[in-house]
Amino acid sequence: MLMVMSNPINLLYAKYFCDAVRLGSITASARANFVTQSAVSQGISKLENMLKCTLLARHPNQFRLTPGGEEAVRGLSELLKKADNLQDELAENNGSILGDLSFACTHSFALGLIAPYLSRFRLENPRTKINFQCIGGPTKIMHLLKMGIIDFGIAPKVGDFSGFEQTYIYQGSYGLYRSSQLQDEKELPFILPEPEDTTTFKEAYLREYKKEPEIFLKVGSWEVVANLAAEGLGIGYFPDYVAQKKQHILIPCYQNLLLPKYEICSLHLAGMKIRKSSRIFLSYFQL
DNA sequence: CATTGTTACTAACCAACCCA
DNA sequence: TGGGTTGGTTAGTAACAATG
Repeated sequence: MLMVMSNPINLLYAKYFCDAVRLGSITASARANFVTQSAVSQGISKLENMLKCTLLARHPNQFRLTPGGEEAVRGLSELLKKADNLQDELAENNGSILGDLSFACTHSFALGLIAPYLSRFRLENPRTKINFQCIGGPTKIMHLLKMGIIDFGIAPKVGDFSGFEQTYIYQGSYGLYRSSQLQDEKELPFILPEPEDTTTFKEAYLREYKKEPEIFLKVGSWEVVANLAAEGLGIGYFPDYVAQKKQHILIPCYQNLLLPKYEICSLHLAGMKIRKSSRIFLSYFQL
């Protein structure tokens, strides 16, 4: 017997809802979907009626996700992604391309490395919409992946990535850098990233110079460490790619010390297929 | 403290489409 | 062809934050 769904889920409203959650605002979702704020607000209300569940707790000038909304955004994002993948596959079968490129990476990677890859992608796929988020760290990226808000993430390989498939896309070494304007590096104290593990550096320094390194500051961002080093406040410890952007004002020092390597990987939910646009973008990173 | 801008809501309405 | 449905708009309102 043919079953008729009395309240099928409207994917358009699901997109309004997921975009509102992703962007943190009904108005932003409206802008992203080229409709008025009212259309999004009414669409979400209709979605709530369809699902028989309150998705948003409305407050003056803002909304918050209800527990039901949290669950819904995960399920609906997955649904939208599947619909997107289907569209991808059909497009591929027709010899055309693609789906949105939707990903997130850390601030330092965004500032230091991503531009040429984005530029190449835009050149080769000018009609593909890019949703690129640049955020704090791997934990936030894993959260966005679990919520289905992004297709893949790019993060340094630190901590536990269980539940995610990872592919190494970039590797290099940590280094020590100082301002090219300064003459005597031996007088300068060290600026280290925090809360990162810098014991390898400290041990190497202790072995070489038989004393503890003098630490001037611990700062929560590689970029800030690099900027402070460039200003001549000390010797910064950070990955080589952060220094590349500032190679005219930063020079490597203490190159006799053996410092650890780092690896950057792409991440996506285990068992989930990523879009063709994502595969193309990630193929640019050939180790 | 008044003004202005932003954000979100509801109500009323419109145009396109579908179907009996 | 007229009524129902859908997806949208505009108008009006209210709460809040920033600013002078």
